[in-house]
Amino acid sequence: MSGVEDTDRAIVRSLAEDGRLSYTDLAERVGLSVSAVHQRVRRLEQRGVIKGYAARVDHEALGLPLSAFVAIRPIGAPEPDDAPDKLAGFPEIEACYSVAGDDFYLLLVRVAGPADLERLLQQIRVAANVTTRTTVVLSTPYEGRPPQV
Amino acid sequence: MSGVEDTDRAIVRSLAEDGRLSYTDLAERVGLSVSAVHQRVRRLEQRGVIKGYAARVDHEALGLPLSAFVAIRPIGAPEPDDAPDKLAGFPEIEACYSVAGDDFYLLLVRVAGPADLERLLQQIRVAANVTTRTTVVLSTPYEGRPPQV
DNA sequence: GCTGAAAAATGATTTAC
DNA sequence: GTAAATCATTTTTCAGC
Repeated sequence: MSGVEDTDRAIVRSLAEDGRLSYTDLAERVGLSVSAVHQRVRRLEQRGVIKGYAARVDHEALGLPLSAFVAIRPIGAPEPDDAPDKLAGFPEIEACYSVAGDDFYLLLVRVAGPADLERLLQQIRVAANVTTRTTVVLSTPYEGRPPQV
Repeated sequence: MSGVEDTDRAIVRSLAEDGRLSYTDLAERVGLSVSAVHQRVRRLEQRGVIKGYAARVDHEALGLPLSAFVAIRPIGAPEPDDAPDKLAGFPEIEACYSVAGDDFYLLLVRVAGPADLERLLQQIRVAANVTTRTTVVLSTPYEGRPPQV
């Protein structure tokens, strides 16, 4: 049981693919009237199933061609852990995942080049009192694909 | 030089935060007329700086509460490498990054639970002839934040 | 919860400056 | 790039089933 019914799933999937679909097009795709789709979308937004809408951007074109995953773990004894809060101020950090395994968090960062990455890593280490292990992204075959229906 | 000028950056950032902003609101934010913003957005879309729009979804609510990073590397001699193509058919795989380091690719996957993860990993190994090393996501402090302006 | 239709708002295009 | 006018669509609301 997932709490989201089939038609709603189809709606969510369509909007995950194209967040600017009109209600007319949506209605056509899922086989409902515009009004019905509209109120379903509103409920999905209210329930938080749809958390918002975002433009998908080309980071290269924006001058941020270098992406990297940064695994972090605390130095010495693990204190009360608020690394995400301490790092939230860095706009280079696109995502922060708390993970199982050797590391505590996995960050996805976007920077202009190696020099910026070096500087960012130093700042992260200081700000959160952690060590870092960085995996550079060479290319991105695909990203942000819509979730399974 | 990034090829994207300051006002355009502001536009892209605003749309990355809220992909459904009206041109009126956008114009207000960046201090331009509606017409000017409108044609800038169109150019940004045409140039591919804005690659599209997507709804941000709550994977838990959709019945996919388990996320994981799956690092893969080929078994034995690295043949002509088309793992991304071979894996593109799995809807559980949200993203595929080609990475530097010990592993060849890093996948982000979303599944319903451990059993599905196990099955997916087996399928990935067979489909792409790779070994996998999986890092389970425990929680997501933040994700998909807008890029730096 | 769905439909259908009217009203309000926004999008898209054009013109002139 | 601004401002204004226009027309097409879309969004939003509402009565009724």
